[in-house]
Amino acid sequence: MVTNSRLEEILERLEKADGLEGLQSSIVSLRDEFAIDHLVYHWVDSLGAHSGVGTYSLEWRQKYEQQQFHRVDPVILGCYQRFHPVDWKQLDWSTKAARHFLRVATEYEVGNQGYSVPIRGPNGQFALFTANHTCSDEEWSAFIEEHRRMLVLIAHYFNEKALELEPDRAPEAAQNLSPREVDAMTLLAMGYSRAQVADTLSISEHTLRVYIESARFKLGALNTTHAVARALSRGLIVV
Amino acid sequence: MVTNSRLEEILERLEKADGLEGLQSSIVSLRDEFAIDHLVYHWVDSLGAHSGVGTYSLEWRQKYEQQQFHRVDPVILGCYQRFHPVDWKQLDWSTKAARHFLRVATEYEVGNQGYSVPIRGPNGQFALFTANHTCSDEEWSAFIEEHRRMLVLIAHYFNEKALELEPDRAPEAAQNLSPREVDAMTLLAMGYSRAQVADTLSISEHTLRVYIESARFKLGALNTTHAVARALSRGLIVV
DNA sequence: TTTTCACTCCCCAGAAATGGTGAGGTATCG
DNA sequence: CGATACCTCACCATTTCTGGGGAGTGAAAA
Repeated sequence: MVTNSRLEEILERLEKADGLEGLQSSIVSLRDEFAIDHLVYHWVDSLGAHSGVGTYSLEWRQKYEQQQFHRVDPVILGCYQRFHPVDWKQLDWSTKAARHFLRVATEYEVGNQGYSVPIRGPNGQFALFTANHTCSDEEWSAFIEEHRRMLVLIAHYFNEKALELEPDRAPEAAQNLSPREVDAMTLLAMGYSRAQVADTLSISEHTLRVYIESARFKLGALNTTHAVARALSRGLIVV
Repeated sequence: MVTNSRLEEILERLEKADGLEGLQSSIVSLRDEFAIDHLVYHWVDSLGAHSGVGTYSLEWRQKYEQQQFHRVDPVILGCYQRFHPVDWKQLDWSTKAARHFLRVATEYEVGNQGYSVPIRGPNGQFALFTANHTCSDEEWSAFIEEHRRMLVLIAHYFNEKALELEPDRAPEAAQNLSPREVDAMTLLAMGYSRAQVADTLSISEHTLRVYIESARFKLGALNTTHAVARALSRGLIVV
């Protein structure tokens, strides 16, 4: 068991960790500390590619990427819609794809129990911190009850570190949309046509187009749908 | 000073808090516990409207809303771009609007020292948990060094509670998309035109349209952009 | 004071998306 | 075994979006 006083120590060490290697060795020793099978921190980017640190085997990570499991992985799909940390048992494993995924995962020595903390950062950054183990439901519940707060805190420390290491992640963040551009993007994301948006905002459709185009330019988007998608995932608009 | 053992107690109490009133009374007693001027949890929606709980005076909250201070408040603007909790001293108070805002805030008995934890949830939800006080820089630094981890954890507990109280924020029962529909929505969200998507997926554009339309139907969307926006904010696709 | 930026308005022509309808094959689930 | 869901292809006419232009105001920043 990891006591509260150990938490201080762990976080101190984590704060001093340097580079990806530092994070990797931190997560390994943390895994040992918790005495569980796996501990993983990773984030998901636009292509579904995963990067991060953790104790999953190389084979499993390769298999995961090669099979594009992020599209069916209930952990990713489920956590993306939640704020709360989630026990894997609460997820929906009923689809065929999910069951297949689970079966393959087991072959690669991924434990049957899991607890994942979703983490969100600026610009739609999304990451997961996952504890994984093989044991009974009761044992796992006890473990989670004991450690969930600590896991949340550690998850956030990992993400802070990861964001420090990846300045690429937020390069063109500075481009904020003007209020009118936000209005336009928001209404478009709500399904309004350009004519309806212009009407709602009480401006001409021509003017509206200027906003859409300047928003598209700022967001580096290829078309309106792309601009709305980017604005959404960067958290610039809320629908 | 709030000890680590008190933290457990505080979080236990918070978890049992019921409704907005429960959160409000929790935050007041937490403020007393920390012995600081103010403690505030609030979230910001697309229109800039604020809701939440805290110990700022009604007058200040009204003034803030009426003056639309969220558009110039360096705390909001600064935290929106970051993941890390931030000491108000690190923010950019140099613009004229910011200085004016600070002057008015002081009139309304907002303290000179602040520490804000940005929190992000699904659908671009954004919230802030702020500790505010009047004291010297040294005293404040000591307070933060002592309590920042606790503040992060409490911030997240408040947000969990707030999300529970706001079912509007939770995505509606998500009817899931078929793999091909996910492919289509994903590529559209990446800015591809229909022709490009069809080409990428090696299907005819006619077939692609069937996917788009059935996705639109499932998502209750009015057009493609709307469908992509909904798929994104429901976490059905990741871009 | 000059420059920058947000906001507003206008035209045109070609490219792209949409709405409605129809049809056939293959899995999977109960 | 039948219902259901998924994947694939096609046509038509109409609406909507897009990519180029150009121009003037006022407020704020340098």
